Amino acid sequence: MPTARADKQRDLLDGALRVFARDGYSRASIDAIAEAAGVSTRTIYNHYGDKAGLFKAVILDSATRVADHEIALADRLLAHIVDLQTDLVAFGLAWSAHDPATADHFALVRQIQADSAHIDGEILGAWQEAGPVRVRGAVAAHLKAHAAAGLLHINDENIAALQLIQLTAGSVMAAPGARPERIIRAGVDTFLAAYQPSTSYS
Amino acid sequence: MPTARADKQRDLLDGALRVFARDGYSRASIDAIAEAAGVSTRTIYNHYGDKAGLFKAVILDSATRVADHEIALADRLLAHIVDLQTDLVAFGLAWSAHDPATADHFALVRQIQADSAHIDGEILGAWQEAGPVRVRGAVAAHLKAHAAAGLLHINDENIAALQLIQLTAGSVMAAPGARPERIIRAGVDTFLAAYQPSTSYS
DNA sequence: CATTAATTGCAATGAGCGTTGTACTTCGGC
DNA sequence: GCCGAAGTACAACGCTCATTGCAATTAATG
Repeated sequence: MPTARADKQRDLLDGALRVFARDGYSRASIDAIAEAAGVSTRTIYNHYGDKAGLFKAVILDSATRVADHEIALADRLLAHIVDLQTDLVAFGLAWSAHDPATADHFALVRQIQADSAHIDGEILGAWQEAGPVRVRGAVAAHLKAHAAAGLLHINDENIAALQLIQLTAGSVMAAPGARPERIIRAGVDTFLAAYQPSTSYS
Repeated sequence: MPTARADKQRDLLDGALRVFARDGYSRASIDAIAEAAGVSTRTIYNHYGDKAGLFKAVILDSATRVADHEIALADRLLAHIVDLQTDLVAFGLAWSAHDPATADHFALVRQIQADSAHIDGEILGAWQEAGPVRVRGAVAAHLKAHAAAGLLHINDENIAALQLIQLTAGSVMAAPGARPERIIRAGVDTFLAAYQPSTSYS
């Protein structure tokens, strides 16, 4: 039995991601997606039934892949700490340096958040679990380990992870125009002021 | 010369905001907006020329009104500090407690961010200036005043304002499902650990 | 090479929607 | 009560687009 020819499936998900990310669900046309992916429109319907089915598949696929990428990043940069400030800044910079590959994903995330009133709740939940929650958990695990080693004073590692992300990548996204490095350094300083034992005791 | 009948204009902007916020520019139909606003479709074209013109008007109107509201909030809650922690938590809670009136606005903001590739750059700039930048400036001014009074140790009040907002309202939005009060208290604690003189010296 | 599943091209259908023209109605100020 | 501006109702045009059916074609596997 012939398996999927070449990697039409991969091409389709990639092209659909690009178009959905730029245009949103409503504006994105099946024709535009088919052309961007180098696939016939009929193939889309054969595989995913309708536009909504394709959208769902794109969301889950992209969220899973990017989360894997980010977790790998955290494992690489946060596993062995030499200097907390230096390493956290490096992590924040890598996180914020959306290579073009992940740029489409984050544009899709904005589309999802804007369109959430029209997206099935189960899909939203599955996306949160496959993406943001999983990543936050991975960062939280690293922070907890360093807390156990005495590098940090942490009550709730999940909140600490959330705050670290908000102070770095979150702040960079909220203030377009400002230089990311400046924002991230300031964010790490604030984070360490709150959580580094030698500086603060909460 | 007969002035605008009753307040069709106000009704139109309000109804259009509601529909644009829920459905986004592309999904929102002129018919739906007309019905939501209690106005005929023809009136819309008479006033704003086309859909894009109406959208632009809605963005600027809503951004200006909500920014005014938030600046008033900051003036009321941040002008006279009794206890820093208590007052900042109250401010964060009020900020995050999107009354239904401002809820539509923030949904519209998400639509704008998602659709920014299709919105005229000048409109985006005008919106940033009329809304977020102005509000951040107001918060920064309050923080600077309290720094001058010795309540806070701040290098760059604009970054401090950005961080305060990210640690409270920003974190609440990033982690739906968690209880806002818990997130905000933790955010204020982190902020104060970094900026309160008795705790940290940066 | 033969088989078989995957893929494609194409035409057609039907719905939704932005936009306009026109004639009609309603209101507020004089 | 009159007038002009503001608002309305309605029909029509043209375009985009999701979706489907069908016949033809391709390519991997045996």
